[in-house]
Amino acid sequence: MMRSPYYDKNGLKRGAWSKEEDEMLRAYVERYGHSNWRQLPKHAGLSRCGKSCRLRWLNYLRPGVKRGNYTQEEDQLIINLHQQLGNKWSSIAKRLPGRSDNEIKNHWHSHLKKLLERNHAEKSELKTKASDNCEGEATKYLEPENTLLGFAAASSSNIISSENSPHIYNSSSNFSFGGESVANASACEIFEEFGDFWTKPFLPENIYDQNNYKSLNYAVNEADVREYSSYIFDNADFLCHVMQEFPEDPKMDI
DNA sequence: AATTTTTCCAACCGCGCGCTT
DNA sequence: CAAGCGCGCGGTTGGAAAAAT
Repeated sequence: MMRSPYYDKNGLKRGAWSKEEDEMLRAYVERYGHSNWRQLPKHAGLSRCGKSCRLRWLNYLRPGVKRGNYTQEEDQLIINLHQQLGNKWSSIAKRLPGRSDNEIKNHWHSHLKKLLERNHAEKSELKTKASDNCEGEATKYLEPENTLLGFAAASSSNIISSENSPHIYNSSSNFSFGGESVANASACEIFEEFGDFWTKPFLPENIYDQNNYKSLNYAVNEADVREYSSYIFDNADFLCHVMQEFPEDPKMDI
């Protein structure tokens, strides 16, 4: 899946790199560094332009460079950072060791963008369904101590506190929803937005298996999750990821 | 099985920034 | 201050491989 090699009018080689070229570039950079990309190909014996050498080194030959096989964690980080930074691929790449800006950009356009578009479509569908029976359903799902969503909403609006409700660890008031704090969103709006995942009963014997339940509670109360506070309401997949991240720490005592 | 279409990644291209002269 | 140069960034393309027809 790459361009066939050819020579341009200046006699410089373009297109796919051969193994021999890779080895020549690698050997040269490892020995002499790359203080001047423009001069480098001449000294390394390569018929390439400096730019091409630089790109090949950064994206392919550089030690520790990762190729493909993105983890769920990496995908999530890219999505979060893209929300914050936009198409600042080099800035995003700095937060993902071993990944180049070019590779992240490709991954975004070929996978993540489509994934997000699908999620949005599904969310709109949920919203439509939920709005049909919102009036009757929303309130009962939002008992603070009974649902994950209720817990989050309560944390945000200080309905409960860790002092008077020690069984619920009130760790954050920073949850957000569509850019606004949950405290400012009506129950009905929240219900429409999140669908039934967030409004399932909070108790383990009802819905979740024991391991997931414990992890879920732990995750909800950790600073790491707060960092993702705006995202946590937008994507249930992310929460599942956090559950996997902290499987050994069932700190909650409900 | 043959052909067409889509996917996706390596590589190219042009622009802008910062440094040097 | 202006011009020249090199580098890095982000958008775009080429084309092989995979999937669909």
